Amino acid sequence: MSGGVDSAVAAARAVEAGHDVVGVHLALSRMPGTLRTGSRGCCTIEDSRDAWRACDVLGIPYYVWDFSERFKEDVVQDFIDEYAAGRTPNPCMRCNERIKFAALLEKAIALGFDAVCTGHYAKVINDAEGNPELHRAADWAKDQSYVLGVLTHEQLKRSMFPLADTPSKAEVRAEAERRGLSVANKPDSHDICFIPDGDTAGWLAEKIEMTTGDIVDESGAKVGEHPGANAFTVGQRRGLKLGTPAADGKPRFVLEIRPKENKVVVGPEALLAIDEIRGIKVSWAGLPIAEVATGEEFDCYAQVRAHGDPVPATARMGRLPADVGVPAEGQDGGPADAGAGSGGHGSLVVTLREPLRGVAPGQTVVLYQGSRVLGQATIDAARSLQRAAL
RNA sequence: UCCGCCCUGGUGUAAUGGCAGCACCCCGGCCUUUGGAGCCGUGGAGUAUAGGUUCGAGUCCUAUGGGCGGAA
Repeated sequence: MSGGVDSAVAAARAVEAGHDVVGVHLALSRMPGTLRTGSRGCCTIEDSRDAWRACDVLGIPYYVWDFSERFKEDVVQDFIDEYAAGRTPNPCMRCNERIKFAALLEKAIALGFDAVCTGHYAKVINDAEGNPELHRAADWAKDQSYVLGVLTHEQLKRSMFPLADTPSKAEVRAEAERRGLSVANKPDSHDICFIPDGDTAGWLAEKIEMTTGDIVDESGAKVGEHPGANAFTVGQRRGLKLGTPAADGKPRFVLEIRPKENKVVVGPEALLAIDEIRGIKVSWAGLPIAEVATGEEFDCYAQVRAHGDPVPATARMGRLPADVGVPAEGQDGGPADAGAGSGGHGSLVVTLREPLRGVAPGQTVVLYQGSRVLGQATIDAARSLQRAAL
């Protein structure tokens, strides 16, 4: 229990459904002062107290489990390493993958519990054979299935999301109020929990050695300087501090980070449009659909950020690591062709029927069919036909 | 060292002698369990310098400084 409304109501519903429920709060830092405080945090002392109070109201035991070491290694350090490599990680997904539905779940199972129940807005549906499928929550506006896309079949079998069918967050707050939970009106948490003031670039600057370098345009001409390429991300507009406007007077966006050259490439919005994504570290949320094993292409929707814009796409598994990317068409030499190697878990090629923007390596592409989450992959490369045509 | 053109926020540009506007940029807010994006703002910042004409000067005049262009 994070100390927020959602997990408190989820716990309440689990209790009401007749389950034997124990409230667990995760301690993710040994130094709570380094985490966010007040309304912005999700794992502060106050949050811990709020969770405790909720358990008290519900009449269930309350524990604090300390996963600060694993969190530090598996989430925080990974976050730093990814940025250091010029990619843009998604720490919330790493946390779900390695802490909430891994470390926490393992310990729970070892202690004799059957499942982890959270306040995520997502839904598990069991098919005829009892195999779990992950789906979007009823309220698509609050849906969090994206950040749960990393969950595997085994993890989903032991996951419960009681908020699945709730029509809105307002409903959850009202229910919390009715149940006498003091967190009913607590603000939503957001931003990265382990960066106290929300200044990601500033935080990174203390962990990664930053070297000033050039900001160049799509033709390679220098248009500015940056204090360290690692703090930027693809699709970013603000903070470039380019004194001179582009010839067309329109804003410029980060197109690409080149960590080896310590360069940040910027260009007009149009060049941000991505038509093909290559993913690595693929996983399936439940049993994979048939086309995965056969390597056939399948229709789906692709989503590359927690909220908004799933776009129609086709995807297929790369049969061999060498075989991915580079579909037969003429245009070559785009950014997608740089750096070949893929991880050990297969690779995925997603061809977008509508372009997506702000697609950064290190982020996650989640595939859907209707409301169902098929699976996900870490974005290794993104290809823009417009850029390739230059 | 004669003549002509030019100089407006950090940047690029508007303004019949009449409230210095727009865009980029920066800042703040909203949104959001990642990075970003987007939206909102009565937010920030400007007439190269010194004089003059005029009720009133970015605009006209003079000088100075700076930048271009004219095979002495």
